[in-house]
Amino acid sequence: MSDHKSRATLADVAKQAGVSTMTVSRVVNRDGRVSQSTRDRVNSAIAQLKYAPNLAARTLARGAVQRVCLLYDNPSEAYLGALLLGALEAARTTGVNLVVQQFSTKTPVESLEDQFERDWDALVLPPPISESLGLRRLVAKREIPAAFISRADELSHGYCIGIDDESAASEMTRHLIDLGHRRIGFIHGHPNQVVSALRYRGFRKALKDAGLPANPDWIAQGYFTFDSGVEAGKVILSAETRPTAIFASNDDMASGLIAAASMRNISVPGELSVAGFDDSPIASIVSPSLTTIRQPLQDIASRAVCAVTGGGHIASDQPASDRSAAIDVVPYDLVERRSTAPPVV
Amino acid sequence: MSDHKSRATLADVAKQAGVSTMTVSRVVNRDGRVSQSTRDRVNSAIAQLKYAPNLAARTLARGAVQRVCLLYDNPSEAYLGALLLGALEAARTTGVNLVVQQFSTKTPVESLEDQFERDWDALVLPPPISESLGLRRLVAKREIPAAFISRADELSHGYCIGIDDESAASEMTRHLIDLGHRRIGFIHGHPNQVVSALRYRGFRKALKDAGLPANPDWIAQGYFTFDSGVEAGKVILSAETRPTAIFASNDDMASGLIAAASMRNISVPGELSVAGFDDSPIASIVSPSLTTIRQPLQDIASRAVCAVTGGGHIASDQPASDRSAAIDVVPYDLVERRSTAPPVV
DNA sequence: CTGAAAGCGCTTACAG
DNA sequence: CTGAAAGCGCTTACAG
Repeated sequence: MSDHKSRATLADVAKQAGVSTMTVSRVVNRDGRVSQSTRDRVNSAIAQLKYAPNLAARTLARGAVQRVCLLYDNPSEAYLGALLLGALEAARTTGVNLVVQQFSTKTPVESLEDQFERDWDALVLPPPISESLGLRRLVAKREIPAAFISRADELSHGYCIGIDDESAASEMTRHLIDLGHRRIGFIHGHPNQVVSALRYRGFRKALKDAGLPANPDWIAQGYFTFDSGVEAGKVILSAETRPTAIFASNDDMASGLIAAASMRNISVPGELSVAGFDDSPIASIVSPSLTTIRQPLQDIASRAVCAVTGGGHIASDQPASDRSAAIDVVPYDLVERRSTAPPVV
Repeated sequence: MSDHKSRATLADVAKQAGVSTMTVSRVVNRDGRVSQSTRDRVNSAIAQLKYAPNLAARTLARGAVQRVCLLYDNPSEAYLGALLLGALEAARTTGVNLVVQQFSTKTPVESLEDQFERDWDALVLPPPISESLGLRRLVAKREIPAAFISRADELSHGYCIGIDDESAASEMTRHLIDLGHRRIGFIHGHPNQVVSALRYRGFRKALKDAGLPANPDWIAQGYFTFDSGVEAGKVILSAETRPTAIFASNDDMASGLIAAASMRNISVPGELSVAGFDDSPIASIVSPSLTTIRQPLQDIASRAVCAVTGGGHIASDQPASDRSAAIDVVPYDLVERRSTAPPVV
């Protein structure tokens, strides 16, 4: 009645449409077995009353998963921001609560075991946490609904989603080759992280496919930091014959590399093309802006949340056996900006 | 009974402790009127059963605010990340759902009016959205519970929280003066944003207090971007007599300024001290790292969410009249890094 | 200080 | 295709 004060409920809509609450519930939840005419009547009542379901009531009645926990290590705030945005979007549509919690790879896994079902009901694990073996074991043992944001790989239990780092690195290398580069260098990522090896492998593969050599003088170790990019740049750029392009395993290092080039008055991309990876904020800020690989983090996080909540309220058609472990590989984008160009002949 | 499958409920705890569910509820919610012995018994039952309240049931029973909406324009993902982290923390403790939604200052305010009470029940508004007059009017008119993250100022309705930009800028300027600088430049922020004027005012005030002149040759217009920092830097650094320090209104511009100095072989901080504002990610990445102002964004967002939810479930002791408009000013930090140093005499 | 009752708004079986 | 009943786990009055 009173438009003010309180929101419309199922009962209000039912009354207005002259049906039972059950029927309204069916319409709202897209249950097939409602006649078109009834459906229309209900929908117009919903529109009139501006009805929206009460999430708390629904969750309670369904006995549904209530709290999804997103663990984070200490990523950049930008990375975390993209993840959270996607996770929140999915949380809204599925009606779950999102809880976030810091978790160092050094934290004992046992602490999580106690929290399961007390503090949260499912887990979303971004890298590098997703690589923790102890965590994977715990998830399998306790059968915790979990989504690993990680490279696609064998999982005894849970859902895995991510881009194919190796093929992304190959594609970036091929991009440089296609521009005409023949002398191409590489800066490794942190030796402890799985993606470092994958990106290097992709680089080598593209080189090999093109029949190009991998000159050790043009390959240097980095640690994913700006400073390590500067250092690696100094090393590579002092080689007797310089490469005309260098692929750094992430944007922070690529930016450091540009700084190193600038110190030596080597112009980018005129005398040196630079490619990065991640499309982090610095990629657009630095000058020249970086050609890089972007992964759809927001989408990835969103799908991860949906996966552990059973994809929203629509019951899964798939047999449980198929859902105990599943893998999704999502597409990435090669973002071409101003740091790469054909070599000057 | 069965430890597995389902979580313990109030009833389980009540049974275990030999009391009514009401009493357990009182203990959980820290209601005073429970004898110590009963309280102990209940608490030990809670611990034994690993009981945690079902948020959905609580929200439903309380008829509490359910969904807080955080509007965002298009801030950096890092800024948004910090905000979301804080908001989620508060959402968890107060038991509300956080929904996020993009909102351009060009979006018609009316679209929000329809969403109120259908899509969300309260609003958290970071800058620059918080400055929108149309939005402020709407909030007042519909009496939407809202928290403005903004400079402290007059508000007809709602809660306002933020740092004092003017005094932060003064303090940064004083920091440079204390280091021994007498020739200090400034780069303006975007002319459309309120904080730009506040930061400039703080700069001028500190200069005036120290009896120092503000040389127009050392002041340039910027737009909060890296490139505008480069441009402004070029202008100021080509002055006949150069300043020994420059305060840029944000970190992106300060980074651009460092790049401009590097092009002219002016060493930072040797020949030029550079100060920024915001402590954005680039402040730690750039070389030398930036002395800057950090605002406790996470804490601010957290308090904003608590404010609109009535500070959690504990009923406010304050009369309603006091709560229709309130202002909180939170402390900032001056983070000293490597971009500022005493001038070389 | 403690408890019995009713209800928050929805959904899940169970009927027809 | 449609509906009456019971219940999800809590809290808010209301009693004592």
